[in-house]
Amino acid sequence: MVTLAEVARHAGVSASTVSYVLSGKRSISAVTRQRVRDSIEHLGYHPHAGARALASSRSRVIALMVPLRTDMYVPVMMEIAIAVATTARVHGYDVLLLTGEEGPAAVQRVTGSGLAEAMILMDIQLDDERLPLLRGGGQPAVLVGLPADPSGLTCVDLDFTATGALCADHLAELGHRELAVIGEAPGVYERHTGFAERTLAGLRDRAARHGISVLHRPCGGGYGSLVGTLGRIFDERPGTTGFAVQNEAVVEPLLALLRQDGRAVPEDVSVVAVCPEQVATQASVRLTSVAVPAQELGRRAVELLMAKLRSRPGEEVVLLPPELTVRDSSGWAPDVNCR
Amino acid sequence: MVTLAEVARHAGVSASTVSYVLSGKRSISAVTRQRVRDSIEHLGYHPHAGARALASSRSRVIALMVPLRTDMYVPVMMEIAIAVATTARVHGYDVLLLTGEEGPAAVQRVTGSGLAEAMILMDIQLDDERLPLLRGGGQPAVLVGLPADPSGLTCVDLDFTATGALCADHLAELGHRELAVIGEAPGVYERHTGFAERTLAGLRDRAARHGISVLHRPCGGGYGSLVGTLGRIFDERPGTTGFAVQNEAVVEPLLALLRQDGRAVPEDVSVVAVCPEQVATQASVRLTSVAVPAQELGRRAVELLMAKLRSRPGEEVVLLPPELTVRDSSGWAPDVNCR
DNA sequence: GCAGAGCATCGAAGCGCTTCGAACGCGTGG
DNA sequence: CCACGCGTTCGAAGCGCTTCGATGCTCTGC
Repeated sequence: MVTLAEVARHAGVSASTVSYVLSGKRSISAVTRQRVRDSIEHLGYHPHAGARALASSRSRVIALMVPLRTDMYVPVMMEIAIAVATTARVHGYDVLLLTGEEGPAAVQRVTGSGLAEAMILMDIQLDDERLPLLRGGGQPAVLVGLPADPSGLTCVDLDFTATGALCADHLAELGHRELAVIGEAPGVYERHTGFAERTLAGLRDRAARHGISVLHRPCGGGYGSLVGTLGRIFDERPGTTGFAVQNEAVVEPLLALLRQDGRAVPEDVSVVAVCPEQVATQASVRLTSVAVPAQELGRRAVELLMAKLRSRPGEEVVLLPPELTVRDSSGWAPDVNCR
Repeated sequence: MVTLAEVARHAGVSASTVSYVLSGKRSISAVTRQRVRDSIEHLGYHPHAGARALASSRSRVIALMVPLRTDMYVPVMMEIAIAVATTARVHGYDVLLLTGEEGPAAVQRVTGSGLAEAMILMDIQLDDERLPLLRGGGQPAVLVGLPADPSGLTCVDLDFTATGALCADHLAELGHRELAVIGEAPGVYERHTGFAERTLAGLRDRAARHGISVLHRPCGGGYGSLVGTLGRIFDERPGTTGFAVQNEAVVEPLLALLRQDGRAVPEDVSVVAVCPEQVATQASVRLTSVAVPAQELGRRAVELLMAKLRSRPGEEVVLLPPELTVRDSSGWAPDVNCR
């Protein structure tokens, strides 16, 4: 392994000079700078991360805590994670991957050991057990998601309340009077995961103002559970003509089942989804949807974190405004159509 | 931040004693050991990772390189990644997440800086550009996947050649004479991704021995591209009765389309998939499938790596034997049925 | 009763880097 | 002509930990 000292010797300067060339914290003459750079190149020098962390007490690593719930839609998590890693690299940081397994203890461990300077947390529950540790302000953190009480915390998320409202508005404008919401797996609601509950609340609230009825049904992934869920929805509310779906895994099965039942989309039934663009455009019917901007969330989370690492402002909540894109799965409610 | 020295002072022993209590590399009397442990607990001490890495030249971190191809089935990658992270923790290691973005340079950087002691690489191409760097033996590495020439490397993968053969055997035994393989996205083959090409080779080879015809068609994700692909398959080989699918994203669309075309599964057409168990059991028809043991792959990769970190043996290739589970999507070929 | 073995513990020397104060040489203004 | 300032560079002191002798001990065995 090549060390700073060897580079210094090779370039005929002192170790500190090499260090300053690397960090740029003091001015070094152009000649010397170039000579040092050449030596670094020539010897293939890479600063030792541990030594750096020790001397500067900055590890240039951030931790990303990704829970491993089996009932969450994985690609979104992954896309966020990748965006985090990529953006972090742009800022000269690497990313440490933590699974939910260790729970809050992981926060302690990584914080305490100086392994990571800061952390990003995903899959936030409304009353997340990791939050008290973070509020202490032990170390900078950004949540991707919004807990019930974000005081003293920095969060970034899609504005899911507005998302729900947007779905309700869209379906209401098209004349639908009875809506069904097919949601995430029951476990997601049982855990009080913010995004699921907020979407529902936003939708319910707006629907109420429009005087529209809403039937909410969580639904596990997979074709099987959807068959049951959908059957029960139509049993209970045969007049349902509008669907809001927040569950990527049942989007395609839903379209298949409706087709099979002889209900045409969007002539008989309208569907609005909350999902990544890719899912919406690759489905068998191009879906009217509110996009979940996974990449953007990851990127913003890192940028907020970097800002916090420079100077630590207090709390801050960034809610991205939702955008509804009309595609082929929503249209006038049948009765309106007939007028 | 609490340091070793503070713990030592609090416990009334020397720093080295505390260190030995922590590492267990020298015997310490039970009394002292307990006293030190109490102090650690009391003060909330966490060893500084950087200092540790510097002094011992072991960072207790492994790097996981996950490419970010958009045409790969993400959940499998994620499941492997999670399994890697979880298993690594069991061995006292943390995981650094690297995206493909940096390419081979990332290997250099992480190796050179001592940030990670070893690495696990995913999405291996047959002639992967990262391999030369690893063969040099600069640092221990394990590949999840099998390149064309695994000499000097440690690899773990599902035996995809055998997987392909298993699919061919199963369909042949059921009397199918014309098979179609719906594969991954074209890009996957263009990159010469090992698992896709091997499956195909294994299947073709075995099919030839059975005297069965095989038509292979790559297929992008999404309903749209499958419609085209499937149409062309039946145009070209109207007698096709057996499908082997290695592309999780089109499994459900395929079943939907066949249903729509009035082809019953498994009465008219049999489908065998290569996919995770979850996909197979949650599809609208429970699929006969060869499972992709994502978790097992991640676990094994870490265990091979840990073994290598202890003593470095040479190359080693672990190929997990595939298992085909018969479910509801495969049955006798129609003509056989009529005999 | 004393040499030698063994156990428990300590002290000190780094690991490779950052950073602070000091030193050196040069040009400038009074 | 000297004092001063500035741009460059150096030396040394750590950062918190591991690890290798070395040092007292208490035990054994003859």
